[in-house]
Amino acid sequence: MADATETRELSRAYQPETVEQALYERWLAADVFAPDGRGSRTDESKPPFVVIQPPPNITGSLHLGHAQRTAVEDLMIRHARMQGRPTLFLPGLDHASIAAQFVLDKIIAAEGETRASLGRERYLERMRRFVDETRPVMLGQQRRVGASADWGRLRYTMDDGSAKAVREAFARLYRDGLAYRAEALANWCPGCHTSVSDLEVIPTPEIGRLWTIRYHLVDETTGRPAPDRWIAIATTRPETLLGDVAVAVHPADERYRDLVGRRVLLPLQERPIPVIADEHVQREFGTGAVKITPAHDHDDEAMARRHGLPFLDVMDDQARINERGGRYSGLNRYDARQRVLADLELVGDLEGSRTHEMVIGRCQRSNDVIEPRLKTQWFIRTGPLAEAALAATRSGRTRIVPERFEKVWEHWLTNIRDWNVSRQLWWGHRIPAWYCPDGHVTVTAEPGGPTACEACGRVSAELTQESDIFDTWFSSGLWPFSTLGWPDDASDYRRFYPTSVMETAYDIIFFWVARMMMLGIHLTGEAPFHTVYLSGLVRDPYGQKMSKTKGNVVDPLVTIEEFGADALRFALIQGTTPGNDTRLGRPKLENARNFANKLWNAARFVLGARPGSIPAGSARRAPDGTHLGPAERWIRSRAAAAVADVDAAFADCAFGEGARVLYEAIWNEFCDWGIEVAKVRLADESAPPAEREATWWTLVEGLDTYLRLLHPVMPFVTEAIWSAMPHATDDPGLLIVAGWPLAGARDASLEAEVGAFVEVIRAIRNARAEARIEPAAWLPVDLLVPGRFASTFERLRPAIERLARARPLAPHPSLEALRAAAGVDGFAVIASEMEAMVGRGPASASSADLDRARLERELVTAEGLLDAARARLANEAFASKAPAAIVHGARERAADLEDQVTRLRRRLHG
RNA sequence: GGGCGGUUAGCUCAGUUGGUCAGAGCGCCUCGCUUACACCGAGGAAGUCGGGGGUUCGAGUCCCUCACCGCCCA
Repeated sequence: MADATETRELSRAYQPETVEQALYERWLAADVFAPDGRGSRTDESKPPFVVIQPPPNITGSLHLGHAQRTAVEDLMIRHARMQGRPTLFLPGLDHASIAAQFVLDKIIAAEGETRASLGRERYLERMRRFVDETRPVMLGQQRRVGASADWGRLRYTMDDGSAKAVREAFARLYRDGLAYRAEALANWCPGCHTSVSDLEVIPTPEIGRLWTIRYHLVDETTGRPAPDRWIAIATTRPETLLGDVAVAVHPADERYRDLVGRRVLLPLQERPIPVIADEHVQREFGTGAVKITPAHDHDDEAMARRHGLPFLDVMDDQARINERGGRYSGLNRYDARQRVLADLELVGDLEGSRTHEMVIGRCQRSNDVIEPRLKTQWFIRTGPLAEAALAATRSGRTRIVPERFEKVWEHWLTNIRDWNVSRQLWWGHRIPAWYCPDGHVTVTAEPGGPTACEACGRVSAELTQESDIFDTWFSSGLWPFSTLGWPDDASDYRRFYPTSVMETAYDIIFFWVARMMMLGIHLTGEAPFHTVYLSGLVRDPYGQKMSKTKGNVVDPLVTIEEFGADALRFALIQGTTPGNDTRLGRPKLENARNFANKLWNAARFVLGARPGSIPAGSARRAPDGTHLGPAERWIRSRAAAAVADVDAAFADCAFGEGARVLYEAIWNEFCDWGIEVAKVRLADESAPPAEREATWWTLVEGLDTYLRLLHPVMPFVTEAIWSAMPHATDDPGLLIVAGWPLAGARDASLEAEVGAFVEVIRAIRNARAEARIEPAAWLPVDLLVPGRFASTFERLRPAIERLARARPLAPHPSLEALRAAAGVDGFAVIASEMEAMVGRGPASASSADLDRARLERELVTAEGLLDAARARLANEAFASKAPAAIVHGARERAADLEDQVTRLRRRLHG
């Protein structure tokens, strides 16, 4: 009855959908996610382990990339939790101002509204409603993936705590001289109606045109253009000539030397501008003379500042020509270009044009061509902040995984430019700066704003707050500490900061990681995390980056429905390496699902194989050491090896390797050999009950170890199985808070011994298959068992019989004895340390020719290996220079091969 | 223009500090429903680790160089 209960609990195939959500509810109910949760079993003497989750944008649903993020973070968290460390996995959401506005604008467009038609207040209200809709979707997805996050500490970049941190951070930066307001060329996106940072401008190669335009020299006596004297300038943007303030040539350019210092008349505008010389002009570009439009070009801006030239903004926020453009006013950039070109043609000043390969900056979000425009913006002075961030990685206080990204990091931070944090958007944190009618600036972290102007004392009613909001990454940059209660002296902040590992994708190392480091170090005095773990990107099966526009985005929930959350997690972790992209397709998911099923069924077997002498529901016991056979000791030794290997892999952030080790250990060792060998002993009614009990407890122990090791990767199936297992009285009720295994002792000689039997079993199976022996047929086998294997052989004999389908199985102490005992009509199986003669049964369809061919192939292989081994040893330099252990190993290997070759030859040639 | 990554079985990818490392999954071929599992079991074929050069007793593993693909920065 008890057996029936246990097996009925576990269905024939693992069905994740029947257990996952219930298990998640159990974890929640047990309150084990929070470090201070009711069910947590943390050891307060151990250092906390903290992962602040990269907050996904609230713009919609999560994709497989997020799932991988979560899987890796949750793996680290579960591992640390099982180690007993106080563990905090803090989840969050990001308001993503520009991305969210982009999405919402599309939604309200479908409703027949626009941002302008709604107005700021109603628009923001609509946004909050939108967020209310997406939030539960996104959190639900994370739960289904199995994130063991502390939901009670969930934070949102627009919540009050974050707002306070943003104000405080900005006020401190301002106070420290690291935030300043300046009129400068900003990257203006006419589509988004805001400026964006340098990082959000995507350089895009395009084929454009290069036009050559004549700028006539001014005849200084008449003030009129000289009809026959001009400078031909080359430009890709003729329409910007309306904002030209100079023509520049290289000082060493012979062609123009005499013209420097003179004036030319701007075509169409009849405005005189100077010809200047500047070393930054590329003589080989176009005609060697360029127009200078400082308000619409970054290079020109720099030149204008060097030469003290004025700035002439000729566009408006829609990138239309403004009133300064005279008759071109109101035209958009491209129409204006056509009109300007036509007019130039008309007056004969358009000399020519040709196609031109160039790089155009486009908006990361809207893909519009970015228009550099003169704007008054708030900037963060990054120089000193970047220095500090670099110092942290250089000193090793913060480690980047994989290491190679440190070069990228170094390069970016050493060439960093000041960060424009002003955004002309509505959705986000408003910059806490107030201006008085006299132009004084007051910055304060006070939620109600300043009471008076800092400079002139005008009362608050006369002050107006900055209408711009912050770049989203500004609030994100405070995330590792704003989530913990900073700037208050919060207990979480004291306890959990600095955090442990920041896991994120490498594509936002500058956007986010660098800014967290810069702001974190400056504001808190400490680097916000000790490790930066950079994941690769998840791509589709064809290697394409997943994107909504391509339509190849996969909802994790769809994958989970089909394969289970564990399979998804395993597939996303196994075979991946930090910083390298990975393709995810059906084969990997199927393999991962199969693995979960394999484990499930192994557990079904183990739980169903309990010897009758052990009462159902017995508390978990360690196997009785005096009744352990070689198989049991082998299982324990291999489990110990797995613990050590997984520990090493996880310690090195090599999670893919850890998953691989577990797959191999569970499937190819524990299931294929451990269980198969144990089966025989368990089924042997004649064996003493104590032996069968020891075997069973060994399987239980092995399974328990593997469940614990695998839990961080596949939390659901392991928890489900574990709950059906016998437990020690002091076990917690849930695997999620069970202890991480300690690596037990290995037994190398035992492993080698069992390994030799495994090898000979394989060799016999191979020979049988090649000889076309019916798999089910039992054949007599005479086996050479050297003396040192004799006692192990006796204890493994029933298992060897079964696994090799060998019956009767007769051991012989020497080759001679084997030859004498075995008939001549059998076929030989020659392994490295053992040898067998397999008799031909009546059902055998084998032929002597087949056997001979097989042995000859083996001989060729062995001889090849032997030659290589000998050649290596024959090299005197090898013997003298290589480490003794290597040389010794090589000698042994050569000796084994020699022995094997000899036996093969003798067999073949008499 | 600078930098980084990739190039390992038909496909997708692992290979920590150079010494059984030539691996895995999928696919393929041959068998098999042996009472945990056909989401399975047994066996098998398959790669001169992109080309060339070098260092070393020994190199997918370090150095140089070339080629192609991808990414980042300017």
